[in-house]
Amino acid sequence: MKAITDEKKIEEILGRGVENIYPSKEELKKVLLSGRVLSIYNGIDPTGPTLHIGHGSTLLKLKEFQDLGHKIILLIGDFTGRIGDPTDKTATRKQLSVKEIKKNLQSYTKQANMILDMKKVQVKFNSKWLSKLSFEQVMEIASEFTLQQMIERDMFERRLKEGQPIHLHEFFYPLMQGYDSVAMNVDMEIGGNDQTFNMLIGRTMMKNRGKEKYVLTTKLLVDPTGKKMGKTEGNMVTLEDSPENMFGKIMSWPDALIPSAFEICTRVSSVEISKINLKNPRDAKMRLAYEIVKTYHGEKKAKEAQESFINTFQKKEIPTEMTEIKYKPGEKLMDTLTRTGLLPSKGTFRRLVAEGGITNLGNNEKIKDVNILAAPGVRLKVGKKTFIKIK
RNA sequence: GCGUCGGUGGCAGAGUGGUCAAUUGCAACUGACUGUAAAUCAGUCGCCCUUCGGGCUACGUAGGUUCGAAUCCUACCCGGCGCACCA
Repeated sequence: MKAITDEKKIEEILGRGVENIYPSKEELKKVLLSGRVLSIYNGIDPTGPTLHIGHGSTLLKLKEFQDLGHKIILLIGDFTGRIGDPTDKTATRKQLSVKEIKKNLQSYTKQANMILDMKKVQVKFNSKWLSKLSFEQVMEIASEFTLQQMIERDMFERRLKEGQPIHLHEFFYPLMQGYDSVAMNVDMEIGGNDQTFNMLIGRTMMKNRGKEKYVLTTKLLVDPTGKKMGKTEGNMVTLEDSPENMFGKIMSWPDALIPSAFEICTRVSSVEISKINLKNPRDAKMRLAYEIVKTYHGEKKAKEAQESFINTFQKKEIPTEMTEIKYKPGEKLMDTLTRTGLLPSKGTFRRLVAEGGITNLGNNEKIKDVNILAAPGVRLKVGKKTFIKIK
């Protein structure tokens, strides 16, 4: 079986949303044009079962290669994740149980399936080979690199300068990741630009064994000032978000993000993109949100999400669908909301009431009485984006 | 091993006997405003009690001193940095 060798397509794939290609774009292009089927992998850190939009853009890139007919491998870094990072105090070194891994895998697969054809994707776990290495083998691998090569990495260099601790085992992360390439004998790796160092370690290791490994790094979603669209920004879009949530979160992105988001997170053609009027950020962003939601949830859901956004936030209408919670006779509203976990504590409820954050949608009046009883059929707006109905 | 500094709320990081549920920043939440769930401004931000106010639990762990401890003492656990050692 041969891969598709449409030069125009390949050119597009190697350009869009791509930060860098090693050893070079030309080299990779040559191989792709030969029609040889490549095995291409992407590693996922299994710290949480949720993929975000950053993973999504890598998945999009993988999908393009999959469509060309190449073999895609998703590697779950269960071993790497299991070791834990002692510098991260919150990360307790809990060993993921088989059950947890299974559960996470299911959720990963489901999310990745939004983009990739998972039937054709091979899923692998790096514990399979990493946990079997002997100390001797580890030493051999370690001897392939020098301290100087390791501390070349910005992060290490900075911490060294600042007198921050660097744990020895941290040097092994790149090595482990690099060894993944060797163990799977892949032809190529695709990953975010922030993974360049690790991916190149793998390339070196492959080269030491007489094989070239191509590395393609994808652009990260950043605004023009270079600020990373990270979790700290609060509006991290995850692939598990409902279409409505996804749409809303994208609408709250800074306007400056729009052009790069179009390139990285959607596959709207560049001709189309150039037609979009950036002078009107609202409409441009509406389009962006629509396109992204469509990418993951399909056209129908995207339309619905857009309508719901317009109605709820632009026209300030009440959404048709809201969370329903069960009514218990004689119960105070305060207790109903905390019992169902919608609010963390009664203090929070009191605060919200004091701040005018809870509205009875029936008469459109803010609830003022902390001790008000819950009543069946009542519809409430709690905060700015939660709508609930008591049943 | 020696020396030294430290372990505080989701994170960062003040506080060094009562005025501390703990300054400040970030994050989060609410309100106003807005094309937006953005930005900005204002407020909130341990748990429980209906509010003023009160109660409870918290500042690595366990004890102790004191009318009173995040703050002092003792022991222990964990960590940073420097020195010594170094195949």
